[in-house]
Amino acid sequence: MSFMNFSKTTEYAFRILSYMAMDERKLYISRDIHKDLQIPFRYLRKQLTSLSKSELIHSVQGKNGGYMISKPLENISLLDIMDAVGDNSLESSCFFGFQTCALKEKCTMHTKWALVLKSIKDVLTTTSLSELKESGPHSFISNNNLLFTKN
Amino acid sequence: MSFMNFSKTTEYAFRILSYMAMDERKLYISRDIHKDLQIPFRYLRKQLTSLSKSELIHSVQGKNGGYMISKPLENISLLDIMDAVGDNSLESSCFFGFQTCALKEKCTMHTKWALVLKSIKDVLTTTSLSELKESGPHSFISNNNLLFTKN
DNA sequence: CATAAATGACACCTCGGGGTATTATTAAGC
DNA sequence: GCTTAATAATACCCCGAGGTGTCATTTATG
Ligand code: SF4
Ligand code: SF4
Repeated sequence: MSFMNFSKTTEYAFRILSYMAMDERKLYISRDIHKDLQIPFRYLRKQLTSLSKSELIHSVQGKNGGYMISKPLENISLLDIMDAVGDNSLESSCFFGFQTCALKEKCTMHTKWALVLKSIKDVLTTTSLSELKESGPHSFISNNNLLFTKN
Repeated sequence: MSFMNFSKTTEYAFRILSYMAMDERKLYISRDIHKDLQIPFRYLRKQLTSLSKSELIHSVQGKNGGYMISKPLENISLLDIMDAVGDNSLESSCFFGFQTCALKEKCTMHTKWALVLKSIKDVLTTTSLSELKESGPHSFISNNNLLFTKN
């Protein structure tokens, strides 16, 4: 009985990217990301290979391999991250969940909700990884991961 | 790959209540609501009996029975409707989906996202059924239900 | 070239939101 | 009081997001 939050996958992507933004030229390995971000290991692996097919990060295979951010941090917005995982849930849609609506004059919620979505989208487009870099959750996680629920 | 929208159950509740707001003293029967709102019949029935255990609507059993709104329209906000279906997804929570966070100084998204949630919540608390009454989706649906996707 | 340390591919499982089927109960009205 | 038209209760089913298990592939390094 809930859901007006992001999907786990999207949340995880936010964590991963903001974590890797700590050092944009470092090659991160999945094991470390897992330890610090509390994402189930194999699911994280799956998501990392999936993400490395996007423009945001790329992978290096073989020994000493890992993942690295591909673009300047200021060019990666939170919305870009949502795009990368195929989350398009911010596309404006009917507040009531109708697929089809032929109301000539739109109902009250139509404009109200469009505005809400736009404001959310604005926040997510204007927030880039460079902005998160200093204040991101990593700063806490990396040296205090014991405090998180161990799943 | 999505989900920043409401759950089906919440959307349905929005539809149902804004529909019943058309005439606040009319006793609506599930069959008619189903016809007009394109909600799967048996699921609608389940949700109606569930809703009638809330403060928002009550049911009348037996022949000629049905459902009616219980409170003045201006006293029912969209957030009240979410409450009625147990959707508390607007409770402010960690943007990154962490259950525990001991950051002394909160990260950038913490405040940003709290503001977003607050603005959403504001819209939903200040919008009451009385405001939706005239412009609600019903005004279209009730006489144009052919235009909706069948099923 | 053998080994180890990393990612990639692929098949499978789980669980809860959403949806269905059936039977019981209530009450109007002839 | 029998029938009929409504809701109530209960149990079950389905599917996809999220999560797991196993094996294959790539590459550094001695
Ligand atoms: S006008 Fe109202 S019912 Fe129609 S699509 Fe917009 S929000 Fe939905
Ligand atoms: S400070 Fe950041 S990481 Fe911590 S709870 Fe708030 S949003 Fe989440």
